[in-house]
Amino acid sequence: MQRSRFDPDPSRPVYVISVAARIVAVHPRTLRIYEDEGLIEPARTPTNIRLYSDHDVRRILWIRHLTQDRGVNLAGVRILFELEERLGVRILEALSDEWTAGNCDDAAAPSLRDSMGPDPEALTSAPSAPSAPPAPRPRSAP
Amino acid sequence: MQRSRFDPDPSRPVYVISVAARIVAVHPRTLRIYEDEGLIEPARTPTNIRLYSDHDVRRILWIRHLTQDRGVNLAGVRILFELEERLGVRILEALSDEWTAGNCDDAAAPSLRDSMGPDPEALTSAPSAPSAPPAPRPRSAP
DNA sequence: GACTCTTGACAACATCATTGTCATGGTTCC
DNA sequence: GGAACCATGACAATGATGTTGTCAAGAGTC
Repeated sequence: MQRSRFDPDPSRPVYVISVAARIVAVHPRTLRIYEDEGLIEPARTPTNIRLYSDHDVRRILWIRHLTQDRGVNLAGVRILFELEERLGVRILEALSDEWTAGNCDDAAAPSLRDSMGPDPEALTSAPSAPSAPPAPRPRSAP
Repeated sequence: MQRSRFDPDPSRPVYVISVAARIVAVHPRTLRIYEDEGLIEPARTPTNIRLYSDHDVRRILWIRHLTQDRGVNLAGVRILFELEERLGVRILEALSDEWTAGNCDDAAAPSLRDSMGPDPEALTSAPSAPSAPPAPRPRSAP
């Protein structure tokens, strides 16, 4: 899938939380919860403003696909990210194969490690997840 | 981990649902729900009585660990089993490493593919999951 | 024949995911 | 410079999930 045609560096943090929320179609409150759960780790400006990169956006798209389309809860998403990091293989690519089979005509399923900008065309096809997810924070005890 | 010292064949279905439930410390109602969700597929006698094997028991131990200790819901467990089958690698072994680090002194973490009987000693250490999980059934739409 | 098994069904309770809202204070940008 | 947006912590509503409990009716087992 093509990279964003505006900014070729997918790790550069450029989006504030309201923009990132619109791109991935979730509520800003939800993005803060994902961060509290250790699933994402957006950059911060010197004045503590969150800035999301294309990597972050792809990661959030995966979270959204897994939770909304596959019904996985956030603990399950965390383990999938852990496995991707620990095994060093494209485990979620196997899932994206299923995505492409069921959701779009794009035969070449992107890997979680591939870069891909939040281009509108790209956003409606299979998400790819960035590499090196942050270490998940332990979930608060009930 | 040693196999069960009573029955060396871990795929032989021998336990009725009440026995399997006692072995894995979950309710028989819960085992029926796991089956409805496509996570397990115990054998049936000619008179339709469920019979669970050691493979089934190990698989259920994994489900219990993932849901109770890691907080993963059943959709997430299903995806982990799918990945294990599709990638053909011991992905949950990476999780059992974490288990052994936090839960018991057994340094050699068993693989999901290893056989292991429901020996009481074995049951209190890291569970291993059987190979070739059944095809998961689609979850009923909300 | 008492107990356990099967099916389908309904329900209670705790937890989770997402969204909404509030208050207070700081930052950005038009 | 002030409107809009950002940050934090906090509480709450709604729908969904996981586990357990129970019921009814019928079949099988020991």
